Amino acid sequence: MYELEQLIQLTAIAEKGTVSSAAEKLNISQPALSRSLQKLEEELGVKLFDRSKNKITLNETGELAVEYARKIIFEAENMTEKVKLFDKSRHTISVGSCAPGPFLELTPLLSKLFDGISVSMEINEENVLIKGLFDNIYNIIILDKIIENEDLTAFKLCEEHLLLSVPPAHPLAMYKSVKLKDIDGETMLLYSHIGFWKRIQDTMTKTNFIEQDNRDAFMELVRSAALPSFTSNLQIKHNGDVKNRISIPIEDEIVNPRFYCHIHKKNKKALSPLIKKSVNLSQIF
Amino acid sequence: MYELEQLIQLTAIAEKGTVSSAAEKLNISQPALSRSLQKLEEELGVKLFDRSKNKITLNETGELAVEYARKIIFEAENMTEKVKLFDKSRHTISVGSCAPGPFLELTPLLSKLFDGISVSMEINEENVLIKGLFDNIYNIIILDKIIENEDLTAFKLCEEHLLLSVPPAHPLAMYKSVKLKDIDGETMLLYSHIGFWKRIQDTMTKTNFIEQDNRDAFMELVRSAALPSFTSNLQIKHNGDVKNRISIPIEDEIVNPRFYCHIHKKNKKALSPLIKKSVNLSQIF
DNA sequence: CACAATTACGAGGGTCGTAAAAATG
DNA sequence: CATTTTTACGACCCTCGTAATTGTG
Repeated sequence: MYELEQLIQLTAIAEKGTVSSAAEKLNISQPALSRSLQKLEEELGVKLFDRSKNKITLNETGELAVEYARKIIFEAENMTEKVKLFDKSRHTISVGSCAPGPFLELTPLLSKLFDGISVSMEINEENVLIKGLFDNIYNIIILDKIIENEDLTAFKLCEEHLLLSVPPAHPLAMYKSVKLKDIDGETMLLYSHIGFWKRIQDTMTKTNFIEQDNRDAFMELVRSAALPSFTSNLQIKHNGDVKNRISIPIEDEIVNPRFYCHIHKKNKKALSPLIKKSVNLSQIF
Repeated sequence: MYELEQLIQLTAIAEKGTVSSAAEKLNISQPALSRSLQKLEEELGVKLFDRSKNKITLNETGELAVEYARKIIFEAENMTEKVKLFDKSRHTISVGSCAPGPFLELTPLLSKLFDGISVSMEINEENVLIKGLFDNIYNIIILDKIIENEDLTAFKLCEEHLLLSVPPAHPLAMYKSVKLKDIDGETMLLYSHIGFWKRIQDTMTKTNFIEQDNRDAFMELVRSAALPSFTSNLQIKHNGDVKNRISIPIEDEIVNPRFYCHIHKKNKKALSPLIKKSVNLSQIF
């Protein structure tokens, strides 16, 4: 049987027209290519070229062979691509969430529980997440509620408590807790990629939010500006306190959500270590 | 890029289940196959097998790769087949005729005029021949008439004259010529594969034909039996006289046909040597 | 202990590149 | 005379098979 490399050489000749230029393109010597093509003809038992002493051109049979060769090479490249893609999907857990906070909990958990697995994360809207879960685009989705569905399994991952973050000199700094309506009307710093937390802007209509979509830039602003901002128990747990900022609980139920993982029942077995661990953690909290 | 041989090895593993048995099937050693598969994995950058110390089994990615590999191997085999077939068709002239006689004229002519070309011959009915010519199943068809069609070119190939062949002792042996009706009522030897000559049986309804479909057996019968049979000028010209048989012309126009080659106009150029030669021959005859 | 897979290693074949030859416009 | 293809030839790489190793049922 001839080999793929020979088919590639054949198509190179078809493209370049001469053995020499094709050889150059293929980074081999002219004689090497000449011989290789002769061998292909020999293996097929068919003449593919019209040969005069210092010129070769594809004959009709050669033209046909080139067509087939292109197809086969395409199929081979397609195989490589699809196999790699499939392999990657086998080694990554794709997580979708309605908010960034739960990622802080889940990512280290997954890395610890599933060795050699990489995690891909995405924030999206609830309906997109649910559809993505059924379409196998996500292996896990995280919502602030439980979706009842016979094909799904849900379990509690964590709670997040939004905190008001202010400099010590700020008038609100001495409060033990606040309500959203108490702080509405301020000028606040707000990080953009916060998923469903965005709806807080609908509640705090009088507040002037200064948005920043770069995380590092946002943190820099928080450190240097005297303006209030939001943080949460999860942020502090995983990224630590910010110096010279005081965090004050916010009482409203809407900013103290519980997050639930949802998975397909068919993935229950594969993800069982996660479920077990999460249930344990929920009991501790 | 991996090579086709490696894909064949992969499918062999999928079929046989173990490296050893697959290696045996492929007529290579176990270590050679083992290494070759490792190399395939390396080139794909993907694990295809679950390996325990003395066992390897295809994993899901491997299963997928096998699917693709089978497809690619099939495509490659298909390419070989189709290219060979096409090449063969490029080097054979396919001739259809309503009778066998003209082949005796045409075959040596084609062999002489077209170097390296082989000739395939087939006897068939007129309407099948005409359809076959338009469908490119035949490059040349031979009929006992001229078909007028703007896409076709016709030229005379030869004439055939049916002769009565009898032993010298036969009552008809002294005749200079005969008519079909004079000889109707005899018992005659008849070779089966004679194309349109078969219609002679409709004219000679009183004759008892002893048919023989093996050419050698028929000739043996002619030599050894005292029964009359048919021959023709073309038979005698190319195969020589049969000893101890006398050939007598038959006057009826129906058994002295002229044969005309018909070709597609698009093939006129390629077949021009034949046309030229035939026209010359016609003038001689 | 038979059987399976992998590793080690030396031999051999095949393919490569350089050089040379032959031909063409 | 530059360009192109093919042949000749020696070097080297790569793959093969044998043998040894490790592990399993």
